[in-house]
This record gives sequence, structure tokens and C-alpha cells, in this order.
Amino acid sequence: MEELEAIRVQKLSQIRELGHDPYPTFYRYTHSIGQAIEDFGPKSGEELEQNPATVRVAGRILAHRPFGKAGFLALSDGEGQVQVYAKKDQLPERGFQLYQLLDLGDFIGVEGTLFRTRTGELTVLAKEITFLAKCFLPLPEKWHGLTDVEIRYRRRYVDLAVNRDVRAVFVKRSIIIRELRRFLDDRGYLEVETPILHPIAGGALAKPFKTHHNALDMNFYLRIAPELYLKRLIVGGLNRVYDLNRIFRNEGISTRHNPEFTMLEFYQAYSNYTDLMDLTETMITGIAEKVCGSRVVKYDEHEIDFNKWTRLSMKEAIVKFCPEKIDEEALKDRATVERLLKQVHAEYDPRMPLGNLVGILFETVAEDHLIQPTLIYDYPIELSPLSKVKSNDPAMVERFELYIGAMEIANGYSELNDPVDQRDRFLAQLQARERGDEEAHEMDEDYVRALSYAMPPTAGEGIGIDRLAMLLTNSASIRDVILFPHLRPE
RNA sequence: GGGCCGUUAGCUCAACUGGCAGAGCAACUGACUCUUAAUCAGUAGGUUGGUGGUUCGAUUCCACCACGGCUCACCA
Repeated sequence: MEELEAIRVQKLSQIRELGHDPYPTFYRYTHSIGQAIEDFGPKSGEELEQNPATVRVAGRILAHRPFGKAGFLALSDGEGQVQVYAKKDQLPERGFQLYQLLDLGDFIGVEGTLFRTRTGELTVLAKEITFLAKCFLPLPEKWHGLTDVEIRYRRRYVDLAVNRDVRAVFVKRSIIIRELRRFLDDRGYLEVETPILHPIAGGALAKPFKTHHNALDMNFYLRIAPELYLKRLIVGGLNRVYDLNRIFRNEGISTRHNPEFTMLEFYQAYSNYTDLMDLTETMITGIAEKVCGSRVVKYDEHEIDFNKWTRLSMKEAIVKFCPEKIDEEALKDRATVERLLKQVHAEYDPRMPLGNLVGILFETVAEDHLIQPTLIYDYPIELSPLSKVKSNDPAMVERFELYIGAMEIANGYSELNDPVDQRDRFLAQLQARERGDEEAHEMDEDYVRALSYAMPPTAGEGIGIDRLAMLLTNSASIRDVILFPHLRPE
């Protein structure tokens, strides 16, 4: 509100009149608040009294308990929080006058000695206060804090400043990304950067964002996947590559979807999808352990146990979770599959090929049950235009997806490297496009040409970082693991 | 995009079947030199998301709009 703001503007000019720089350029602290607590937290009150320690710390004032000619401040630098005791007879006159003009949210630097209060709390007895920045807008209330999700997303800076657990989520997210990089780097992978502006939106089945480059006068798509570029690098002899960056898909927003999201894609030559399933188990279990300190992780009402991995073929999963007793052979019969779809009230387009229908049946009957880490493998060829066909079943491809907490976390396969087959698959996708499937793949002639120079047998995988972060931070919505989720203008 | 729910002071929330819009915290004034949701006394703060309608009277009922949440569709 303007009135509250005006009072604080007025206080800043009073601070200036006292001779304090209202916007100094630096503050040399001796300890981060976390460091001060680490160094002096173990010391008793007597020890601190015998060997007085002087520190300079800086941060934002989050609480204030005044007592006339003295008062306590809670000072936070985001990482840590410490109490400051401002006492009139310990401060220069100008310093105490400054203290009296401080508000919640202001940044200050404090030089002082550490002691323990009567209740034992480690506290900085202020000998000098340096003004660093004024907070003109009132912070949320100390007890209930900021809970309105709309304001939390729109003003993430406030959310982060007052909600410690929000900060913890994003610290964890950062650790996930760092550890994934470390995992791949340790195994000889090369991190590469591939284009985000794509002339053809390829590598996945999704609707792209469109944009335009003026100088070239051509349309581009924001990438829906880096896949086809990464495999071109495999053709070129970069045998292990990964790209960990943003992906854009012009689709609905939900608790599990954001129009831009982060994906790790990695490719490994001379390997197949079984190798990657093994790698995925090791990788994800290791990350969970590093980030959460345990292989058992709470998610919603579940305990996800990374000691217990399951592998099921897609057909096995359907048979296991389908309400009607069926066998895998039945899934080769279109009439049976359609009957089962109707039975579970699934919506489908009767013009779709059998493979798509099996995919829908899987999603309808099985997905919700895949809480514990589960690798679903062997997918219908129609759903997978870039995967290698299974040698003993031409209707299926060597592909797997990782499900945890009923969420699709990863997707990998043995890469199709037969250029003739790849061209035919693209042509089949073009037909699907003509039937009105906007997400069907476009023809990519250069990619077919790259394969025509020969690509070694290769396996590749994509991991949705945001969903992995949701899982490991026990977040119900993807917006809680994205710092600035997209919202309509206020 | 469809369905359901929500929007009241800076923040967190009240206000019965329509009858003068309230509390706590934050703010301001005063008291208080070991508090930690500090305490005590006092003050101020609102076009109840917006626009219309019904009514003597609307935060409350109705319509439309805006923004958000959940959910379905689609995907990772």
C-alpha cells in the first residue's frame, strides 16, 4: 500500500540525513551467516566470553523484537539466519539511530561480538550497523507467511526470501542437475550444445512453438527435442554425448506440464536399450541417494523405494493391471483391444493403428499403478518412429520408459540406424499428419542423409528433469520446481 | 479448451437465511536494555478482483469478464 511505502521512503531520507550511504556498493563480511554458525555454534557462552570473537555478517532483517533502548533482529542471508542484539550503550549514537529507522526486509551489515543469550541462542552483539538497502514494500506476515500460490509464483523473490523450504527445493534441483552432469562426465560423456532454433521440429511427437528469423527470412521452431542433432554427432564419431537444456512444447499447462521444461538427453554408441535400462537404474538410484540422503523417498502418500526396481514389457504391464483376465496374445487382436478400451472407458480414434490403441490401453490401465521405479519396455512401432525394431517381432521396437510415482520420468531406446527404414517411418508419420495428427513427425532429409553415412548401433535416452525434481522434492506441481512458471499477465 | 472451486486490509483469515465489513500479524504513536509468534496501551488502514443486474438495502443472490487452483484431454 502507498501509505506503508511512503513511510519507508521517508525513513530512507532520514537514514541519508544521518550520514549513512542509502545504497552502498559493497559490504565486506567475514563470515556468511552459515559459516558463523558452523564456526561458533559449538562454543558455549563461557568460551565465547573468554575468547571474544568479532564477526561481520550481512543479510535481510526478517524479524524485529524491540525493547526501547535495545532490540533483537533476525538476520538472514538466505542460506543461514542469526540473531542480532542491538543495544544503545554498545552502538555509536548514529548507529543506534539507524537501528531505530530499520524495517523488516531491509538489508544491513553488522559487526559485533558473538555471545549467548540467557536462553542460549548464539547472537551477534552489534558494535556497528551498516545500512545496505531499504525494503519499501512490506514482507508477508511472520507466522503464516506467504501461501497464496499466485503471489508466490508471480513474486518468487518474496517467496524465496521468506519461505525456507521453497529455497530448499531449488537447491535440491540444482544438486540433481549437477550430479547428473557428474555421473555422465565420469563415464566419458561429452556435454554438447545443439540448436534450439530448428528448421524442422523433430525428435519427438509434440506441437512446437513457431518463430521467425528476419535476416534469413525463414521460420524456425523452438526445439521439441535435441535428439536428431545428437545422433548426427554420433554419426560424426562423438560416441557419448549429452545435452541438458530447455525444451519447448506448445501444449497445455498442468501440474505436470510447463511449456518450457528441462530435459537431459544422452546417447551412447555401441549399446542398446538394455544397457541404458541398467544405466538408468544406477543413475537414478544414485541421484536419489545424493539428493535425499536415502534410497527410500517420500512422495505424496507413497514411499518410493529405489532398492526395488521392476521391469515389465508393455504387454506384461497391461496383462497385469487389466481388470479382465487376458493373455498377451489377445493384444494382437484389434477387436479384443477395442473391446477392452471400451470396457475401461478410454477414448480413442477408431482410425488409429493397433499399436496406438495398445498404447492407450497401457496408459489407461497401467500407468496409475506404476508408483515404484518401473521400467516399461518394448513399445508398439507406431508410437516410436525413431526406435529400432525388435528382431523377433516387427510390430514392436526396443524402447523403454521409466515410471515413478505414476509419472513418466524417462524414455530411451535402441536408435534406428537403417536409413531406408528411417525414411519409410518418416513417410508413415507424414501419412499420420495427413490424417490430422498435428504431432506426427515431419520428414527430415538431412537426418536420413546423416544415417546414410552410417551410424553405429546406438542407444539414447531422455530424462525429464522437472519431474525428477518433483519426485525428489516431494512437489505436487511442476510449478513448484520451476522458479518462474508461466502465468497470464496480472 | 471442458468441468468444479476460489478471489474480503500489506500478509493469513472471519462476517448466519441479504441488514452499519471484522480479527491476528505487519504499520504508526507511547512504555520497556536477554527477546524469540516479546509484552502492554492507543491510532490508522477497505470502491469486498472488474462490469452490469435483482433489491429499500448486495461481501452475500444472478449474468458476463479477468486472474488463479484442482481436474480431464495431450505429453516429458
